[in-house]
Amino acid sequence: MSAKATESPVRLAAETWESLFRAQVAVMRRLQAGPAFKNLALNEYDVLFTLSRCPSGWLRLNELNDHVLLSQSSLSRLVERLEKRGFVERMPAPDDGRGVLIKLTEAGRELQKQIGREHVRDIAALVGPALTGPEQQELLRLTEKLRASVAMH
Amino acid sequence: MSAKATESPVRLAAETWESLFRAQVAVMRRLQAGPAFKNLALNEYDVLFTLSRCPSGWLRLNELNDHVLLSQSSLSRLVERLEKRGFVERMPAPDDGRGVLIKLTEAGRELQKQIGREHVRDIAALVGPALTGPEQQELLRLTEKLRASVAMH
DNA sequence: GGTCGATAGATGCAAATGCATGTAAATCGG
DNA sequence: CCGATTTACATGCATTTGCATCTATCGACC
Repeated sequence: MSAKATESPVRLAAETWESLFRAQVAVMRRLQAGPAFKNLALNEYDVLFTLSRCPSGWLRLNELNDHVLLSQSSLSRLVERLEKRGFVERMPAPDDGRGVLIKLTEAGRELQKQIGREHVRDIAALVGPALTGPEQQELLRLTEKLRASVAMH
Repeated sequence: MSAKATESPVRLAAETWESLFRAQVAVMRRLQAGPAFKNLALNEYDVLFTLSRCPSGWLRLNELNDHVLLSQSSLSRLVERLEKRGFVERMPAPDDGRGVLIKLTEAGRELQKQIGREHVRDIAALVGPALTGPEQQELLRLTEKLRASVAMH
């Protein structure tokens, strides 16, 4: 398969993406099946996770939208639901009257940590046996390079 | 980031997965924005693509379900819609009275090819400039290894 | 052969999603 | 400074999704 792909750069790129995508689907299937996502959809956890990684604690809705694979309107309503459940807080952006700032509540931070721990265990159980340490480091490097390149147009 | 991850295998696995996932989101965002997915959702294209890659032409619903990130019921209805639109055909499985076999119609095959061509161009434009040829080959190898390991429990 | 648990797929229904659009605020061009 | 364009987010509405459940068939076991 990859032998033939070397013949054409376009074909190689397509097969690489296809393989990356299938691997993501396979891993994601397993993760979603775990008990960690019983009470919180993947996208909801993703929002809590992204917020937990934010140094200032506050993030704009449109910044959040760059990280999540959701339309703007869906994210808007997802955050609305998280707010109703008491996991995030909203606040009008001080420097932009149109904007909204989001941050985790204490309950949200706790929930993220709890799910995050299970999540990390599940990931380690899936990825750990699949690739050696150096292979994981290389995969990390390559995907980060890909993401960075795609992000800057 | 990856320097610290070397301290712990669990942490390295988690960061590797996180990076893979983010790269997938970043690339997918771009692909979905393209005109190729104007008339067909990603999951719908994915089904057509999977069918087009199947040697016999026929696939069971549950086999399809392994490739797509969708619940069984959602896939059932997705195929139903594709059938109504004339892109796939259904047939009861000859060897299993419960099963259903799916295959592309001629229109479905045409649509898959047409979208596939645009899709491949978009992918090449995103992945090509991001990674060198050898890097793409390595990424292909690693993700394939990961997928294979995860697939066999 | 008959019973029982497992599997394949369909369906009712509530919830989530995306598209198109609305509103309000920021930015630009003169 | 003012009108025009763009940006940020919200909302109405139709479509899609998942969960729970249902039906039918398969397989194992006695």
